[in-house]
Amino acid sequence: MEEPKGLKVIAERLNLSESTVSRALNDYRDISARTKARVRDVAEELGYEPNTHARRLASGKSDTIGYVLPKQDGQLTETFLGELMAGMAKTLAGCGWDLMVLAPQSSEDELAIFKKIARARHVSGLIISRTYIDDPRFRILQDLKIPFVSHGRSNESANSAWLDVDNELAFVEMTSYLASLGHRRIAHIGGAPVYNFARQRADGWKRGLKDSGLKEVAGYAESTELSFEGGNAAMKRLLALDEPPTAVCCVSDVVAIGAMRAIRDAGYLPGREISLVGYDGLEIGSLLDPPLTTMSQPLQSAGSRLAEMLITIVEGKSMPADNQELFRASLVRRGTANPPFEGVPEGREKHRQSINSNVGGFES
Amino acid sequence: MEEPKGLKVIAERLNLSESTVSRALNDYRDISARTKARVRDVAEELGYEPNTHARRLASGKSDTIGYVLPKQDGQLTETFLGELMAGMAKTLAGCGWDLMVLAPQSSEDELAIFKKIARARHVSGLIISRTYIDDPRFRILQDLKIPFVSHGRSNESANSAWLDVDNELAFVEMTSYLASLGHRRIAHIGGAPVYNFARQRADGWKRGLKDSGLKEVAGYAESTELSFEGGNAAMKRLLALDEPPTAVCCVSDVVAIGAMRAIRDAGYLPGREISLVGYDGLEIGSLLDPPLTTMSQPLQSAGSRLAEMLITIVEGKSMPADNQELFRASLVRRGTANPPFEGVPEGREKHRQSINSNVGGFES
DNA sequence: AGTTGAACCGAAAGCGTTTTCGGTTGACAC
DNA sequence: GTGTCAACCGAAAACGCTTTCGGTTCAACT
Repeated sequence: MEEPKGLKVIAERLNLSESTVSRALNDYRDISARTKARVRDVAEELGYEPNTHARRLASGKSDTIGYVLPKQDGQLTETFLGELMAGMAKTLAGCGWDLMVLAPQSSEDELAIFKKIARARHVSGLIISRTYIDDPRFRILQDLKIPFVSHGRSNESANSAWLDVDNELAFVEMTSYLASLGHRRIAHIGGAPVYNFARQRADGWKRGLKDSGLKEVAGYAESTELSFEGGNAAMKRLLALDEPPTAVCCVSDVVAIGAMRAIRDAGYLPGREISLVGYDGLEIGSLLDPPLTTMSQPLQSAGSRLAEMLITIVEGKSMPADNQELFRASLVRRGTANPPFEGVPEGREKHRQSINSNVGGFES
Repeated sequence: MEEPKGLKVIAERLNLSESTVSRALNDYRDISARTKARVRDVAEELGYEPNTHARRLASGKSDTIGYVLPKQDGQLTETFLGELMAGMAKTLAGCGWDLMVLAPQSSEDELAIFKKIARARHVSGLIISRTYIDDPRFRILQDLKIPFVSHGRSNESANSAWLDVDNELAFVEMTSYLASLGHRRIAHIGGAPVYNFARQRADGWKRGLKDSGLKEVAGYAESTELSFEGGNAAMKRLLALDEPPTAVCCVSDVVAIGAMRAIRDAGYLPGREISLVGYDGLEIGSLLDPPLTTMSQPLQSAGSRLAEMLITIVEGKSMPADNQELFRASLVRRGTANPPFEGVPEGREKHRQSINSNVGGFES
């Protein structure tokens, strides 16, 4: 019962050499079509599956790319991880590649992992995410000659491969949309200025103001951490201004939800006295009352594309710098962005019907 | 400059054979301590990193385990994925193992992946999740002799390895807690009865009732899909009963949030006229008004433990059936579970102060 | 008839480890 | 001085595939 597995059996069975069988299966062109067919049939019949390790050792390729999980500052409860990784794994599997997960615990740990990969080469490329404005990883990976593509740009990403959402454009659109509704006092609650996307979004807001002929009011550029509390606190500061904004562009849905709270606490209704738009397209947003207007970004397709790009780079079919792609976020109109409110503030009183509500309209 | 990397160089440099170097690095005991030290020093100095593929080919081990992503019914927006995988990757990395992600697109696809692994053996064990009451994968993996551990039990998991949360106990506690607050009419909104955890939770609710000397009222056992809309619809049905419950145990936070909406729509305040408890410990729950009382489960540690278990099984150090572990969920008291309301229903009117509120108390 | 050149296939050398199996020492006892 | 037993280490055979380099065959041109 100790059948010797491998190319050998199928070679013996066809009176061919192992090398011929190997080339037949790999579709070399110096093997006749007939032979290829015969080999494939027998391989199929025997349920042959090549030994990954042997193949990789011999070929010198690893057919594996690694995804570097964001370093854990606090809970790693990103909702996008699943979608993104599913997208990657799917297209990688389509090409016979594997997806490996790297979970660095710290920056030093991350560096150690990179160095190890640089030497062992058991992972032929990396996908990194959550990029900083000044992100040392770009330099490091280039120095180590590890092919990579980043999900998000950076100051250092000029000649490296990346896929990003056009955050700036998204916020231009967001701001212009609010302006088109009639708002003239539009503020922004941004994220920590180390993240590149935070800067892009702030820039977009500024450009959007300009495009609409509005000017940035002093105190309207808030910045906070990406949390409910952060959004809440920032909104409170905005409300304390002499002339509070009538609309707010929020760096994320979570921040926007925090801001909604502050708005309510001040006696206003989000989407009436003060409009606001979030970013991320979180499903939960559709369940609030009023449901949160937001910008949603593609994730599955981003993961998929990231994988594709990296493969072509690893295989030397394209240069990193030729793989730079900008996706677009799209506005999801729900209930928190409306024309400026002209009436007497109703304060605390409940405003029942959801304006512009969608399916999940939900009040908690 | 074409230095031949590998064991060879370090062997030559020490006038040793490659085999000795290999055994020295792997801490064989027939190598003198002095030699080991010398080898290690040189290896360190040269920045030697063994070739993974060669090692795996020669040793016949793969040092890799795979995590099977839940099949995508709809959006893969599980918040737990990140934490769970981080937990796995972390402990795996500690042992020098790799974590590979598998993303089956369908059941057939999943089966194909399993079969491939069974033959190629490039992944030596699997972690599966989202188990069904009758889950064919248990049988399949056993037949294919692929070591695995499941995150969640099943009818088929009697002699396989698993790690689960004691869902039943969690719901017993949840129910008893509500009963201890004085509730006597406690309903349950459960999940689709194909999922094992849904059954366990329903069972826990029933047992909790019994333990508290309560009986199950007709119509109090609702079942729905795991979504806001599902919870909303189920709660509406409960409210339409002649004697609606005064408290509800919800299979998940998402469902609970949907139920809260229905409660409000009916003119009541969640946590006052009708108490309810969710499950999952989602952060978002703490931001609602009133903040959602819930049960939270450990995730990082679960991922970590799953990995540990699988490693010992793969290495033959323990039998699958000896690796069955039950984690406990813990009650997170926030604002939606309170003693039964005795006053006149206030209907639509706002009830300002968050009862039993926590930091994140939040009204959206 | 001789030359050329596709078209096919086999032999064999890796790829960089691990691991088995002996072989050589030197110490220690008889 | 012979035998014995540890303690160390080297030779060499895997591991299962890829890939280079020739070699053969046979049709098609000179």
